[in-house]
Amino acid sequence: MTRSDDDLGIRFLSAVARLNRWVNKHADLPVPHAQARLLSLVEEFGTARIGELAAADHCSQPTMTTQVQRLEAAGLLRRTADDTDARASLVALTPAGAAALEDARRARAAVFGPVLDELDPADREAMSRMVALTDDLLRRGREARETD
Amino acid sequence: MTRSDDDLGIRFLSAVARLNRWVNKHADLPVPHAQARLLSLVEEFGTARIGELAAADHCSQPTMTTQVQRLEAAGLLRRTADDTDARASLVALTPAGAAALEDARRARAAVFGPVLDELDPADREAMSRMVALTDDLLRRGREARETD
DNA sequence: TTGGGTGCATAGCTTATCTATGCGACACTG
DNA sequence: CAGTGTCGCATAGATAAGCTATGCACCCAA
Repeated sequence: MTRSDDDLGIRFLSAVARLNRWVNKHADLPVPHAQARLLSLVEEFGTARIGELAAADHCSQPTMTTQVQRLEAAGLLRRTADDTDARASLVALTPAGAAALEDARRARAAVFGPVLDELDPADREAMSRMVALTDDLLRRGREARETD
Repeated sequence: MTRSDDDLGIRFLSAVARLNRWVNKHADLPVPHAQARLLSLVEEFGTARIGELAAADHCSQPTMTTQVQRLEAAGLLRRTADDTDARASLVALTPAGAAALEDARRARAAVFGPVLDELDPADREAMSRMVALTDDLLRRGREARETD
């Protein structure tokens, strides 16, 4: 890795962090940010165990237990027994949870909307590329963990 | 804004959020994440008041007060009187603070380094574009606030 | 001088997150 | 089958991050 790569990496990550924070702080989410993130993850999995969610969210298992409990209490997630292992349960979205997630997405998109309106095609292409790159990176990270 | 723009915006923001979290969770930072962020901001300003930092960090003033107090106690920030207003003080990095920030940057770059190594020139171009876009967006956001 | 606005510290609260620990369930081996 | 080691998750206790409300000193304009 060359020096200019280091710079690009650092600058890029800084930009990602700042953009993320800007959107998060300006979006009027129906649930706290971390909870919205979890709703999104559960949607992606369909149903999942707490340990799976913790790994996917890059947090500790007790953190995930607490978050699931919060969202369950709020009626946004539900738990059912896992037939294959009595120690585990399967977490899924409730209809209210799905609605809250949709609201959260809309709120985030509303913040970014005006930005999008001013972009030219090259910017959009760059964005699509970032989406693909991130999906690829995180999928690889997940597969690497699964082979450990 | 068209429907496909909505999708792009949402997908892009999701990618940004996930990438940011991945890096944050995998980087071995010398200080907690929010503190590293503040060090970076103070570096950018040179010296700044608490209110300025709060606005730039998109958080409340008391939050910023607390964070500055933490970093001051840790020897990473120092405060001096603001000659122009007795209510305010000017916050600046200490040498230890600058070193910690450098360490944090190195830690983050180290996580992303292997990703960079595998990128082709089009990906790098896209990244540079994202950096410029974000800088522009946040600068405009800041200017808009200053004219309010 | 007075009154209104500003800058920041404190108070009190919620959320997010961690490591350590404990317990029951599961899997494997003899 | 019994014993042992591993796994999945809940709980405990702690720190960090963040918010709104409030209070006080300072600043500025009339």
